[in-house]
Amino acid sequence: MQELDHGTRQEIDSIEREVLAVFVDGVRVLGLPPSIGEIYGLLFISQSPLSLDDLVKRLKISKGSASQGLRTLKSLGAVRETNGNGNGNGERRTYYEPAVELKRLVGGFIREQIRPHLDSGRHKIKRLGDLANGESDPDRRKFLLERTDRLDHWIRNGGRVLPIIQRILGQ
Amino acid sequence: MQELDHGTRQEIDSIEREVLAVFVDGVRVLGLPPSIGEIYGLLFISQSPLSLDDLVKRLKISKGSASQGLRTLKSLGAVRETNGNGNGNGERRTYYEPAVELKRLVGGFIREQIRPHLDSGRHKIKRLGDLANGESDPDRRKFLLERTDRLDHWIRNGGRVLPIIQRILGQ
DNA sequence: GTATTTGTTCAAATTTTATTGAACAAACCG
DNA sequence: CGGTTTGTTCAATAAAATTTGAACAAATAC
Repeated sequence: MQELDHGTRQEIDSIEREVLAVFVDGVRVLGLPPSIGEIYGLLFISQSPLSLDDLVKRLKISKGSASQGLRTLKSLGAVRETNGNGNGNGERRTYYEPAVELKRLVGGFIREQIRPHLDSGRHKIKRLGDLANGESDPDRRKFLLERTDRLDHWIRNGGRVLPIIQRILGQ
Repeated sequence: MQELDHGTRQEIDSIEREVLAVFVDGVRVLGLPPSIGEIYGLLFISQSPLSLDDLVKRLKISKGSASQGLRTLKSLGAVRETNGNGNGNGERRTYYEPAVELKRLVGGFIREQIRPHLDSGRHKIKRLGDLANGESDPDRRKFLLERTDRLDHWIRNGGRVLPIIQRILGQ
């Protein structure tokens, strides 16, 4: 029996190749590994959801990579598992489809990759302020407090800008 | 002769160590190497400008690293060369001080690291649209055009948001 | 129950990136 | 001029991140 298209078609055609390249470049800017760009990219140009096994076969990546990549993408809210898995009858494999709303992608990235850094930064900087206060030389202390204060402003401004970005990208 | 403070003090004290750690983490988020975080961090808590040689001695990094790191930081507009080099009389070494205005730092980062990617992305996506138009299957073509169109919107929105970020962070 | 399919985990291997250090160039000095 | 200082470049090395693949677990089928 000839398989219906379910990502089971083996080869990556030239459009697909270009789309993958775009996403590999794209995720690199965000500090994510190439495999994640490939996985998301392939889902993005597939008309039907793909299983982990489809990704392994078509991208020629290991099951381990595909599994970990999907986990990251799920945590970012960039892929969804489909319930209605596409081909109809009793099927226990999980199929994945991409989230394509920019708002959602940006929101997930901010939540998972930016907020945590801002938060931990805030803590470290608070601690820096304490250390600076303990400096005995008054001149040096003044300088250090001025600099830690500046760092604190940076972080605050970063925090302020995020919701605005999200609002703008939410159309 | 006992050297006046010019970064020539050898050791890194505990506050300095913490500040360096903050910056190393910070630049990592931006996709820059640790040495750059250390260099900028040390300049940031130094009360007087430092020379390349000061950075090498105090951070215990190679001259090559320091030179390349400074080049990157200069290109980002994150450090300036000082003319009045601090210690007064005829001195041919170059001294560096950090740019500490968030606006300037963000502006440099956007200009050097973000805009180029957006621009090259725009081109690649334009090309994708052409490829999609060449697709023979009408159903597939419709789908591909829809997706490339979506990519195009993403990039456009990204471009729109940058000046707004800059404006907000410019105080 | 055993066999099979689907997916995860994690140590080892690979690939990529960052750093070193030595050779080189340029500028100044005497 | 030759000697010294300052800084850059880039091939080799070290370090870090990514990917693989095999062992394992969980779920279904028979």
